[in-house]
Amino acid sequence: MSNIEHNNNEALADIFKALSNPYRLEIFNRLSSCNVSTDDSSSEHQICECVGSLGKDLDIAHSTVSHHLKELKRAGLIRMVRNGKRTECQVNEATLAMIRAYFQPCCCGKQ
Amino acid sequence: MSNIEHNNNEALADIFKALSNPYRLEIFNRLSSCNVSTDDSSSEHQICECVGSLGKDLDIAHSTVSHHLKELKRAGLIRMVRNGKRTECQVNEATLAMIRAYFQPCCCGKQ
DNA sequence: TTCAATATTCGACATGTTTCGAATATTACA
DNA sequence: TGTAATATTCGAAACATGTCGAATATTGAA
Repeated sequence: MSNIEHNNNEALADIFKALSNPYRLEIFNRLSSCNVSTDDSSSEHQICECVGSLGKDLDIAHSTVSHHLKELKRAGLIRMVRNGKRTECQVNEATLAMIRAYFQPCCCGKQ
Repeated sequence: MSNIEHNNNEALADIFKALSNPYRLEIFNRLSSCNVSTDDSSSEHQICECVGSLGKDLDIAHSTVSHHLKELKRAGLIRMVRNGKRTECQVNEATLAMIRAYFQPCCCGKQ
């Protein structure tokens, strides 16, 4: 490990920070599980839920959910698009791929 | 995503928190890259460096390195074993496997 | 235009994290 | 035993984060 250059340390640490809060991780999980399969394999995670539904039953204030989503966005883990009264969120596949690459065992020679 | 039950949310968030500090992530990187290949594939990451060498050139106090290692250990990312004057550290493969599982695309049917 | 639904921003507060240097602990060896 | 090497714990300070409710913003529809 790993396939990733270590000079994105800061960016990676930032991504992990975004996932380090249980509520944020739960929100990310919800977003991850509402993926829609399409023919276009490059966009596994399709549109999703809005800020309100993502925070449902989480027992934190709406403004806090909004804040957490902003953090996930800042780290590059999700995208947010305003659509009418709602803001739709989706997982950013590119970032997910980067994380997976980081955790893959090094393939260059020895394990 | 993902293959992991969402009720280890807390444990996972804790793991990500441990990796969310740039110095800690760098220490973990160093530990990850000093793996030794053996016949026993279950222990990819072998013994490693001690607290002192892991913190080399990091420009933080020795006590801070010690603290960061304790955090990595607390999250289950590394193991620490006292060996004489030194404390040897190694990556905990089981936790690494758990993280990889979390980030794998869901294998049940559709992508 | 006014209202309701949804989302974001703001200020404040409590709590948690990072960091240091000093003090203490552990160990091997002269 | 005493000393040097290495590591850990402690207390304090600075800084960052999570949270809330109120205020504000944005939008669609009556």
